[in-house]
Amino acid sequence: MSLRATPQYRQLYEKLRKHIVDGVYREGDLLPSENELCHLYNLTRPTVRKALDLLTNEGFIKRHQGLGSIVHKLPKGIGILSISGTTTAIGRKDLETRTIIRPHIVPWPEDFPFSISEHEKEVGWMYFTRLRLLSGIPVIYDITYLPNINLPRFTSRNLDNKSLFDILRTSYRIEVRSGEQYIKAINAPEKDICDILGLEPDVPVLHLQRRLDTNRLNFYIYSILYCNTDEHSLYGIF
Amino acid sequence: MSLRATPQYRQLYEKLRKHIVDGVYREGDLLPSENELCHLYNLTRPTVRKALDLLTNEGFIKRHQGLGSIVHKLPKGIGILSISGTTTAIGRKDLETRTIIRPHIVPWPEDFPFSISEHEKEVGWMYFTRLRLLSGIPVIYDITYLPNINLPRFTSRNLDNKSLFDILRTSYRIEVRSGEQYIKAINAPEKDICDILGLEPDVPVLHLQRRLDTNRLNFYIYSILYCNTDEHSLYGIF
DNA sequence: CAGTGGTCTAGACCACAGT
DNA sequence: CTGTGGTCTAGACCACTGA
Repeated sequence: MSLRATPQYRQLYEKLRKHIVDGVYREGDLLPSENELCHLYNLTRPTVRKALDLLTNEGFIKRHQGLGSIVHKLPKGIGILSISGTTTAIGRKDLETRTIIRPHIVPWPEDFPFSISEHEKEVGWMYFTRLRLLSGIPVIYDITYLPNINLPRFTSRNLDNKSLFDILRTSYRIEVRSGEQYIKAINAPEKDICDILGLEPDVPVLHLQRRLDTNRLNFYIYSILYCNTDEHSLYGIF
Repeated sequence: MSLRATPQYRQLYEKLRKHIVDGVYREGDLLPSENELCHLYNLTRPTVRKALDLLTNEGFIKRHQGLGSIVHKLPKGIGILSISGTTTAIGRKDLETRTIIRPHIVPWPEDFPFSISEHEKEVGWMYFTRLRLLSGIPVIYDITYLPNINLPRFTSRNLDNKSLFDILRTSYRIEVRSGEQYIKAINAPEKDICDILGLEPDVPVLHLQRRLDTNRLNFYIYSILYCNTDEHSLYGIF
């Protein structure tokens, strides 16, 4: 079973992204032109462009015909509306994750906006919850459902301060590729969740229900998030 | 001054998208393969793939290696988190727009998360507000700021039930291409906005602050949205 | 004007799904 | 196995920007 190599456009994307996040290229700077990047990294233009497409879609650069690719200001909020996992609060070194409820098996929850397959219903669900803190302040409470299939030793893993996506990718070769979500504002949720988030009663919170698609056919990850947006807005790009 | 033709991949994207929305291709159906599409529309594969990329990014299809492109279920919420304007509530024929405050000139509002340029500060802002209703029920209150520049006769235009984006594109050649937004949950906003949205006091609402990028350099559109998500969640893809 | 990004072609080879 | 989508090459011409 051979692992497919990381595509070249993806590698270039990650290099450039790192340079931007690390400040090698700063806000307002022009990136090297596409032709320059071709020579620098020994790639052809379509490949370079595909890397730049990714950077554009994620909001790291803006391209202008006749001018070049300009590095965009890094976002100030929490980048939760896009892919790459909740843990990606760009530029935040003070993001902490604590496991509140360790993985165990549960039945499918009612009143969820996504319909599930028979197969998913049969195997049951791995359930766990985590709390995200920014500078020590609880910000997001994160409830996750994974299909209970083919994930040896998962229940004994430590999810604190680790990206779930990284664990899935490196240990189980599951890559999260895209997803969809429903967002609404609610008044403070159940008492226990309020307590965990340190909320007064009747504080408005964001409520997200999401389904994540993976590279495995019919393997979806579902999650529910409660976000205290009093101090930190969620940030998204489109 | 010649208009640039709509690119072929964009034309194909719109055709396929229409077929999906109209039900020619239904949920779960396989789209014609990329090679078939090449022959059907007399295009090469990279062009066809670029159209499919758009459909994928907007969530209309999922592609599976070795299998094909599968039509995705159409979303049930309001498609406001992605581009194409608020008016694009896919599949909703009962979306109505009413202008509440007609366009006029105002100074820049304080406490906005985006910084503006000197030029923007000088020319001032076109300001107007609109209400979006779904089946007659107010759902979104939409406050818009446009730079007050180069838009002849804009103040006298009727914005009811029309896409602002369409007007900008057809009358002024301004195309909205991307954007960013900050989202938070708040308790009911100012009394007048509550009245417009028909809200009880202390109802939680979604509060969005967005900046939209256009094809004109340094021409941005800013807007603030208040959404009653009691009945309709916002929907997003990533 | 030269250089930039935007579009497009006509191929090639690969990994994966279903038969 | 065949056909699918995923990646990549090596060119071409265009529209736009700034000097």
